[in-house]
Amino acid sequence: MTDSTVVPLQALKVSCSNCTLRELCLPLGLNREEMTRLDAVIRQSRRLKRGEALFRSGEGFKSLYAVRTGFFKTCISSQDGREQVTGFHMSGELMGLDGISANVHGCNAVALEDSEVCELPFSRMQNLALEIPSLQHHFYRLMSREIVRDHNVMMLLGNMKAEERLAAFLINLSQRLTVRGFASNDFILRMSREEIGSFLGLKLETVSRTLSKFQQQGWIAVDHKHIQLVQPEQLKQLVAGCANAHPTPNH
Amino acid sequence: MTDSTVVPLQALKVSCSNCTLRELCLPLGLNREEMTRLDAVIRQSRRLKRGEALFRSGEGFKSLYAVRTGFFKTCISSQDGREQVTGFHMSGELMGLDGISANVHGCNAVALEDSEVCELPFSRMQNLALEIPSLQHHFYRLMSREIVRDHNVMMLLGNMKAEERLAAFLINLSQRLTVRGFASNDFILRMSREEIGSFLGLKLETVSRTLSKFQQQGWIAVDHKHIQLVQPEQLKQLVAGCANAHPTPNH
DNA sequence: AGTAAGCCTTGATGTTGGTCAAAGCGTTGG
DNA sequence: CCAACGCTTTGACCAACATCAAGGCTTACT
Repeated sequence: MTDSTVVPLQALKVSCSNCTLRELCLPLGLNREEMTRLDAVIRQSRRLKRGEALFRSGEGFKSLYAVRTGFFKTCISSQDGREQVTGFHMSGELMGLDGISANVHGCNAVALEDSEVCELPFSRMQNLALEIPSLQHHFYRLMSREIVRDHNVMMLLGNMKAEERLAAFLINLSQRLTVRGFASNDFILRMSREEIGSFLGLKLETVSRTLSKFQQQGWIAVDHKHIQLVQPEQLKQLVAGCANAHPTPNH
Repeated sequence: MTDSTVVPLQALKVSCSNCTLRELCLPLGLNREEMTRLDAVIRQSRRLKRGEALFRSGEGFKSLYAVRTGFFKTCISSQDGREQVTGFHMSGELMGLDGISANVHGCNAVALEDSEVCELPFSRMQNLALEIPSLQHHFYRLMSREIVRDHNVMMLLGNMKAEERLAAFLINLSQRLTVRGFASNDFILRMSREEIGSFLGLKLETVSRTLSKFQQQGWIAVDHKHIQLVQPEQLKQLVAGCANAHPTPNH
């Protein structure tokens, strides 16, 4: 609409210290000086269009990325072209942790809507972490949380039935939206049925059919990508049995 | 056989600096002083009997553990008792990384044969990591490697057929044995068919049937837990198509 | 605004792997 | 050394999900 040069400078100069996502992505209890040093390292606001890749598997690893606004999927693909979505990522979530091990990105990260990310140059973050113990600890915690999440996905893929998987998926989305202050029972899916299926180890037809089934039972209302959870308790009940017996609190 | 008090002291005093697993579990290029400090923090040799748990989901998290000798499984269980094996672990491999995020262990770690582990008290390791940059980096790399491994398991569970899963499993075991200097085509499975199945998202009968099928084709020889890979190339070929298109080198 | 492409839904049919059952073999512990 | 238990194998049958196919709807591009 307007040329970017006329956007007030203030709007561009978003720093970690005043970012609304602070408690989602940064360690708590940094003092002013530490915050300033962090601000100096993190590059704000790289923008991506829907469909654009933030990084691709095999590319050199330089930085982690935090979602600022928008929505991403990460996925890996096999030699013969099968794709596995390894995660969906919304504001405050970090992507690229799998690139550290070999200094090469291990997955593709693709924006599912127009999005904005913060770039965290990893080697500079590492140096900072040596001097700010809570930052070091914070990164260990973040990586550990990703491992916990992955193990729960294994449980989902290894043990759960189609209905359980989809219910778990919807409840999970709903909870993450709640944390971010969005409506938890009324949302737009940013991904296609095929991408949901890839993540859940199902075919797109099964995803579609299962959504229809939930709708018939009056548990949800489906209008294409617009989903309403009418009876979320029913979904939760469906997931209750197969959920981790020792769920890890998120913080 | 003999009482432990008569074992020569030398045999008990194994330190990281002279451990044969050094290049599997420690960062390279530590100087003598750094090594000494590491030795001071890592507690050697806790022994476990077959079937014994090293830690359990929900217990307070204090330490990471490195397998010294033996073999472990890690698993999580759901409220209604379904179990998902999240990994098998052999010498030089680290367990417990999922406990960092919430200060509580996120899985059970169980010895599948008589085993020995080194204990790495995490908070002391963290402090050490602040002073030894390569140690800090090493831990980031280890955790990242676990994430990469988990993503590959997702691909396995989400996209691969029973035969592909089992072939991938056998090839993976074989490769890890090779690295450790063991025979790569002739080994004893330490886990049951059911545990293999749990890891691969299959039922034990399917595991058994698929092993039989491989044997009929002359690719492997199965004698209960004793497995020989007669034509490992065939197994590799089966896995080739569904393997990660951008495999991450292990180091 | 019109049109093509992509996405979603639904139905009919097929296949893989799960379930149930029984028997053999090994191992362990008394 | 024997008995009991657990693990494995194999067969018969079944269910869940995949595959194939067609039609409708939405979106995006010109």
